[in-house]
Amino acid sequence: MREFSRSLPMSLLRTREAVMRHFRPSLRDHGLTEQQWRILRALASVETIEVTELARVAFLLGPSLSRILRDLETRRLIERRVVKADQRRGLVSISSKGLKLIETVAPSSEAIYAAITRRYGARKLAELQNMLEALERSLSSLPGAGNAGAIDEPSE
Amino acid sequence: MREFSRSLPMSLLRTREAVMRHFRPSLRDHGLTEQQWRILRALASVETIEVTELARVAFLLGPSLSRILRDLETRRLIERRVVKADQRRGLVSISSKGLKLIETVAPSSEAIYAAITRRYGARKLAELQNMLEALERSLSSLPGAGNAGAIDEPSE
DNA sequence: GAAATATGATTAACATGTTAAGCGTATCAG
DNA sequence: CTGATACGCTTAACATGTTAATCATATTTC
Repeated sequence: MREFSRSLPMSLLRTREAVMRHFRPSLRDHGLTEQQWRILRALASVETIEVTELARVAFLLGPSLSRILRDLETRRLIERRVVKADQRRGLVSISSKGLKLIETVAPSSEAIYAAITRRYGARKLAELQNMLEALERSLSSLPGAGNAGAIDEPSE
Repeated sequence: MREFSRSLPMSLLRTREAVMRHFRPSLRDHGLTEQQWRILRALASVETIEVTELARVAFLLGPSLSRILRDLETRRLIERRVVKADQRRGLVSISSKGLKLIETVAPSSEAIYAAITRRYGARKLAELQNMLEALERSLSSLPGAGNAGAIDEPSE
């Protein structure tokens, strides 16, 4: 079998971890996890956004997002209301306190990103991202969710 | 600030998830999580291995590994003993039951990997992995965080 | 060789990932 | 209008990620 340390999932995991290792300390100093930061950044780029759409943009599953929004709301970093026309839907927006936090964290975050880009090369970085995007697209058109050999799902 | 859905960490996360989406169902059918599978595969390639080294190879943090080993041992998929010369160290090895499980899962896993490779292109996939590895190396020499062991950390 | 320190592994505590179930609201069928 | 169904979000339950603390064993220092 394939030398597993060279498998694609492991390569992607290790590389992502190598990148995040540089960002986490700064976020941590400001009391934010990686996911909380993703949410705040996503919110900063829109007026308001529905919960489901936010989950898609910040690439979080519903349950994780629910928990994190609860926490961010408690900390007054975000604000929520329901859609009047459809009471099931929730609208989320960033608070001014949240915006201030972003402005505080952004400089060091940008500096880290710039350092990484310089070190690896802007050209190569762009090329790498293109290849990642292409791979993502390739996979989205693969059948099933990996049920190789499976014919039909036994009811459970 | 950077359109955050195009940030490098997000790209790596999305791509990895796109890949894993295809593997998880098959693993799940065999009662394994992704991390448990990583451990079993790592164990299958050696006679025995120390816990710390296993953590490095399977790319898991100590606490996660401890919990998973406890579970895998309960399920008789692995075996453990301590190093006589240094009672602090633990040695882990895969059991025959664990080997059988691997042989059961491997075919569908290999099939999925082959499908991904065909779809994206073997050449491009190798190139992508080279670029990921290069990025990883670039980052390991960046100051600030991550080069644990490079210099030495002031005592805290 | 006893006290201090370091090391390997586990446990603790909290946040997130993951799947399933639950709850309220909306829509649809009759 | 009402029962059935679908939808949006949350909660539940369990596994893992992450950092700090703990425990036992080794090593060092005096």
